[in-house]
Amino acid sequence: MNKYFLSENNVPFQDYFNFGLSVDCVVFGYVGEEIKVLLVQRDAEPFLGNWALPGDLVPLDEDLADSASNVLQNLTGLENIFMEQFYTFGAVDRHPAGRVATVGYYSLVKSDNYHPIASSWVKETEWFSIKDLPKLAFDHDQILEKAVSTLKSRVKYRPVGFELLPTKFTLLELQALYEALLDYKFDKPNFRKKILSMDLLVQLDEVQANVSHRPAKLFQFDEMRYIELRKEGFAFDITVKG
Amino acid sequence: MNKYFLSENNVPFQDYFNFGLSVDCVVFGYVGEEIKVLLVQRDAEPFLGNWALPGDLVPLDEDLADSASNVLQNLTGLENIFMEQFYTFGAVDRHPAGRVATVGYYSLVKSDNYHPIASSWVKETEWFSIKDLPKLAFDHDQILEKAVSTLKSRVKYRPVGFELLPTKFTLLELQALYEALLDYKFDKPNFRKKILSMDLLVQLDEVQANVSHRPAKLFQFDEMRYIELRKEGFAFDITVKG
DNA sequence: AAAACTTAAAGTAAAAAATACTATAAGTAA
DNA sequence: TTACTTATAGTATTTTTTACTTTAAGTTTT
Repeated sequence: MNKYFLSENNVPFQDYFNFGLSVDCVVFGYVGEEIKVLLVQRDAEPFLGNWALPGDLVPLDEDLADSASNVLQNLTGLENIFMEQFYTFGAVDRHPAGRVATVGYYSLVKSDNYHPIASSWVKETEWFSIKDLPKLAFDHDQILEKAVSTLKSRVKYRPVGFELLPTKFTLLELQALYEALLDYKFDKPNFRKKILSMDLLVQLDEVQANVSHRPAKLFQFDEMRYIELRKEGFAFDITVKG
Repeated sequence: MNKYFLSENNVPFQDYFNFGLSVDCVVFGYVGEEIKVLLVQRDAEPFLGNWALPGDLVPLDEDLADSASNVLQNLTGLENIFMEQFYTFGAVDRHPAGRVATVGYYSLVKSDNYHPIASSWVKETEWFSIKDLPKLAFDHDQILEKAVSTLKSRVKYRPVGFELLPTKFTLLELQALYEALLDYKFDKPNFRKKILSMDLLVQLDEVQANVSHRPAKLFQFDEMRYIELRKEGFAFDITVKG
């Protein structure tokens, strides 16, 4: 603590330094044409047995962003996952243990290489459809709701949706994802035209396997190309009318 | 503090409760066809004499959002100002007095009814063009940069720009504002057509005064109408190509 | 092996929106 | 009254979006 500091009302700064800071992660996945979120069942008081968002207090010597990825790694075993901060919640009484502000992060994970593992204070982990959620611990309902609305709006203007699909995907899979995210039915030929005209996908020399019909070509998102195009002023947009 | 709580590593939770939480406000205004930001000159250590964003530590018994508007009111005397959270900064060493995470809010104020007053620890307040900024205290450069980019992207999809204009404005004033915000030149008749077709403005029985040419009609933003239209699925959009 | 079926993928025509530009109206100033 | 400035209306062209049709390429059934 530093001798310089007195607050406006001459209260020593120490009196202000009793916050806890936590991180809560909203991990989205896409399974069976549904948007899912990963919840954990608490194995500790309070809210013992309740479902909650994976999250934890930030240690004093850890950067906020590092803490976010550490929490995610501890709970999922995965690294280098897309994570983005979306909102900070700071109501006085949101945590029974004291004054805790929490920073919300959302992550998007590819269902094909995701294997959740439960950490010490977590009894179980489970994917829930965002259309059928249990009552959550703390103010996590609110946090999750904000995460969902943030995702739904960001997905229109940034190609974040690709993070939810396996690396290789068909155009119809991409369409189904965006339909689930935006709650809107696209016309198949037009969706294809729009996406391909953006020039963000690489067509692979590979087609779907084990399908009982003409197999679709597989595509891959070209991140380098996206970065390139952004520099030239390109803006990803799949806004829908109505 | 609560007996329940032990962290994952059996460190008592108390050891985590030594954060300070602060709020920093990026107050945008629009003066002389330029986007301005309100900075304050520090009258306290550290960074004494440096320009900084208006901000303060959050008291333990005050909600985060309340704290944001209180800070703004203390520094500007204004209430009921548009305020929106945009990002939280939590690097370990961002504050010399200890571990302080700060939540960034931006505000948009109408230049016609804004009169800044300096509070106790502030020597002076001044509007700076966002194109000509001094070096700021702490990590406020970063915070301000993030606020600017957030504003520039939100302004495309939400009618927040109207908050920067006086209540009554001409269409050309609105156009000049959006040109400053988006760094893009609009065609006058087309901009007018686009805005009016959104049906968000009320035309007043009043025209510009004291101009040495044909005076333009004055308009007003119809917030109720906007809320109504949103329910019907309307999405504000003034994206520009390129 | 042919026919039926399913989905992929390409094409096309109409409608709507964005863009570029022109013309006219309504005020002020000389 | 004339020149000048800016507001505002109008129009024609281009581009994009939308809705729909056709063809292609595979699998399954008989």
